[in-house]
Amino acid sequence: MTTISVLLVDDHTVVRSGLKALLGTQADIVVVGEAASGEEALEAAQQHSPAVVLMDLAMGAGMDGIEAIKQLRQRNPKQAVIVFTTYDSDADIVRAVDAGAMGYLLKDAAPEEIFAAVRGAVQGKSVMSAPVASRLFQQLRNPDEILTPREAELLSLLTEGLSNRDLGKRLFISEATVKTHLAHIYAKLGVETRAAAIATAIRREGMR
Amino acid sequence: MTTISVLLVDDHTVVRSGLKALLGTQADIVVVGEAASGEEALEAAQQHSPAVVLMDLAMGAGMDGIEAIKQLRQRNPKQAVIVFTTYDSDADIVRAVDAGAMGYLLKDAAPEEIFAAVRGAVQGKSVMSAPVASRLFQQLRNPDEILTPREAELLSLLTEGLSNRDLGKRLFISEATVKTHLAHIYAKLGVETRAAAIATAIRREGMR
DNA sequence: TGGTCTCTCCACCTTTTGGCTGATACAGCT
DNA sequence: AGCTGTATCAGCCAAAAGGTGGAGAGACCA
Repeated sequence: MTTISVLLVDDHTVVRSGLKALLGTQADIVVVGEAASGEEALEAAQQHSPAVVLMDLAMGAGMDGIEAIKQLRQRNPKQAVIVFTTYDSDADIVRAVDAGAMGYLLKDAAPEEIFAAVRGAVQGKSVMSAPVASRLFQQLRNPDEILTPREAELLSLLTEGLSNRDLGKRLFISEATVKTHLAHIYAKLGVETRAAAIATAIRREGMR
Repeated sequence: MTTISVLLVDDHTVVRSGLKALLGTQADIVVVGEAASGEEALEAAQQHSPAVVLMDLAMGAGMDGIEAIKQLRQRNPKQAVIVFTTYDSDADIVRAVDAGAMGYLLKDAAPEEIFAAVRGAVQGKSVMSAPVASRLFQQLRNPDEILTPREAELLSLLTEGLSNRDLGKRLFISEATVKTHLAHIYAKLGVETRAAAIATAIRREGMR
């Protein structure tokens, strides 16, 4: 029997312990490393060459989960990464899948679901929690309403309350471009003002 | 040596496993039960009479954490309850302390902090994570930052994405008055734009 | 190769918002 | 009777945001 090596990435100690305890009950799964940030994850992946990386998207400081996924996949395109996070935000799902995530699990997933996702990932299958799948499905059914990765990025910064100027600075684009993106976002969300966009975004996305 | 019995309440299986694994390393702490919802927590507390209840505030369905704390304390006023949650929302902290929580830990707390909180709780000491403590402190120090009822009403409508004009119509006041209220709200929240106010409002009230 | 997306940028104009400095009225408290 | 806090309203001006219409570069795909 082949054992599947797993790297855990999460800034919460208890979540790592929990996953370790849970995965430890499976004979064919071995946790070979842990990391508390994106940077640590890259190092640990290099060192342990895990078959699967189980990663939280929200990391307290430094590199965020999406960026970590991108870099992991860049260094090793075959690297299987499963997102394991608390919220099923539309934007996060799209960006994670875009960055190369093989699966998307919510933290309240049943243990069996987690095991299945890990085993599936090494075979190239992608597994996602039911709520996540339904959101993705909805997005596929309504292609007009999908935000592009860039738009999603902008929307996420928008919900922090930044001005157009600040958005431009943060994304290294001109204010004109910011306005263009915003106009597209408003159209897709069916709103007219940034206030409504923020409200819609936050209520629609995982933050409840 | 007296052992401290603990009941874990969290709708995330992995978090329960993690806490169990972590607490299991301590000779004087024993996990006597687990619950995935407020309702289960009440049952389990009755059955096991734990010295300490470690509880997540955000429970997927049914009774929420705050309500569960209230009921636990109502049935047994000596029941020690520690909140163990992901976010340090102002509103949640106040409500939890109000409901009778002995401590307030964030999920990224160090293991030692968790052990100390459990041991402290049985002695009637309250322990909270540093960010939580500083927020509580700020609230006590800055009574100026409390919004008046009218301002709160306006802020709540603001988070729906309404324009000044619409806010006026909805509240039967002139646009000028709306602007006055908004200026006061911005000052109290420490922001400059309505976008930031909306973001702050929603995040402060725990919806993240 | 041509079409479609996405991301980037620009100019012009209107509407909205925010900052500032006022004012009146009412309620509750001392 | 004064003081404080709250809620209401006004005008003026500068800054920010939104609407319109356009355009070029690069990626991807049929």
